[in-house]
Amino acid sequence: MTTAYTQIRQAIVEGRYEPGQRLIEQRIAEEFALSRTPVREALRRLEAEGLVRSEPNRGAVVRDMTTDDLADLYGLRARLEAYAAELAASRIEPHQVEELDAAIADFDRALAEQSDALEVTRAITEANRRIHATILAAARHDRLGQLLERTVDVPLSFQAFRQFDRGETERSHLFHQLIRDAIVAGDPSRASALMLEHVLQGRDVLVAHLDG
Amino acid sequence: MTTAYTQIRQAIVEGRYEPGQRLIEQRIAEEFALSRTPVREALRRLEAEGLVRSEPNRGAVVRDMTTDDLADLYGLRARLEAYAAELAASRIEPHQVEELDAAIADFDRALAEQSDALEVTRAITEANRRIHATILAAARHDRLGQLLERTVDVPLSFQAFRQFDRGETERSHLFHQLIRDAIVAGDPSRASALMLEHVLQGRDVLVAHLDG
DNA sequence: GGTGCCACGATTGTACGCAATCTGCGATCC
DNA sequence: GGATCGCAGATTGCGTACAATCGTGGCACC
Repeated sequence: MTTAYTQIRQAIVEGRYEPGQRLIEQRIAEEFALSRTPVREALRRLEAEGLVRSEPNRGAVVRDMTTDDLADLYGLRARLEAYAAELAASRIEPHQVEELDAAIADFDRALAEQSDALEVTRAITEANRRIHATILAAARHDRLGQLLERTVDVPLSFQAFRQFDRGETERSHLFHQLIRDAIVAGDPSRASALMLEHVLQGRDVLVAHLDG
Repeated sequence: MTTAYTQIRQAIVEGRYEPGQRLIEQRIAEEFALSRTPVREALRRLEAEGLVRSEPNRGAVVRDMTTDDLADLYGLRARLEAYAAELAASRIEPHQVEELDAAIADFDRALAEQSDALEVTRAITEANRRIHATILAAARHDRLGQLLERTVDVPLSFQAFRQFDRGETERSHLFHQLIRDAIVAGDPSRASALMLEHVLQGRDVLVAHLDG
């Protein structure tokens, strides 16, 4: 099942299955050389995650999203990450502070590269992921982690084209540092507010790209 | 599938399946006179919702929760509902205001009954549900609605014993009115803050009950 | 020419069987 | 006596067959 789930999910996120497209169990099963059973389970799981919409006796289709939906989704993510930062401020442990600092340092190093080679972009993306993941881990809230994991990369298919703008990346770096300081200082409300703003800025940039 | 899902879920929420208990597909299938297939799908769905935890080749068990987990879950719910109230403040439509007022009036009527008969308690619970559901609908955010639906009644099995305390119920009524006013006045930040406080008070009451 | 109905194809829903995997217990060896 | 290996039972993972359901197209009738 896990293989069917992974592959279907990837196909949706990467845009190989287009929004609105019907996902017929038999066809997908043949495509991945599996039987319908694991495909069905994968589709159910994807439905629960919101990547797919399905009606009884009518099957599943790739859920499509308007720009507004996407903005709302980012709003949701912003609240969830803000809550994570809030919790982290009172729960983070020393080794997680170290990990957070290391990830922020990586981000800084990549930013200093003064190049927009694919490799640099990937390094920035990876450092960014580590920063957010560390804060999430420090929040020590399983269900929140689960929800965020599923919410964060839903808009990935729309982000694929997104270019990293230098000013925007520098601003992100600043916010990461401010959030880190608030968390380490044990100030939940500032950590929360800063994280909210940080994610909402990401939303605005994405929306501007899509509209423009 | 939908029948298996509903029945298993109910059994867990009502506490008939105890936390930590293994959910063996074959046994459940026999219990509900179904085959394993729909049971499997239901278990996967429940896993996605967080009611059940399952490991590869080892099957599913009813997820157990400590008081701390429960408190965290309520914290999460509080943030989600606060976000819903925030959105509702700028999106609510006239007929939804009417519905909200009607639900609040029902709550008031039930509260005035000066009795703690089961019927009254049920009326209060139902009015409360309608109030929150209306605000959620007014937020017009599908995914948020989906998440909340799944988050709200997870602690139900722990709430089963909970008695409605009069002072606490009156306080809830007051908050409902304040939240309603903030939403109708189009003030998102107050609506959000009030809802957050409202749900967190519910959490504190529940936690006090469980610890005491 | 339009509208309603029926039958057929396509697809999902469910059942069941077999293979793969894990768990616990007992026998064997050191 | 304790530890380890192996086997048997239990359980999950997956494949396949059949039943139920839905949408569509054609045909008859108005």
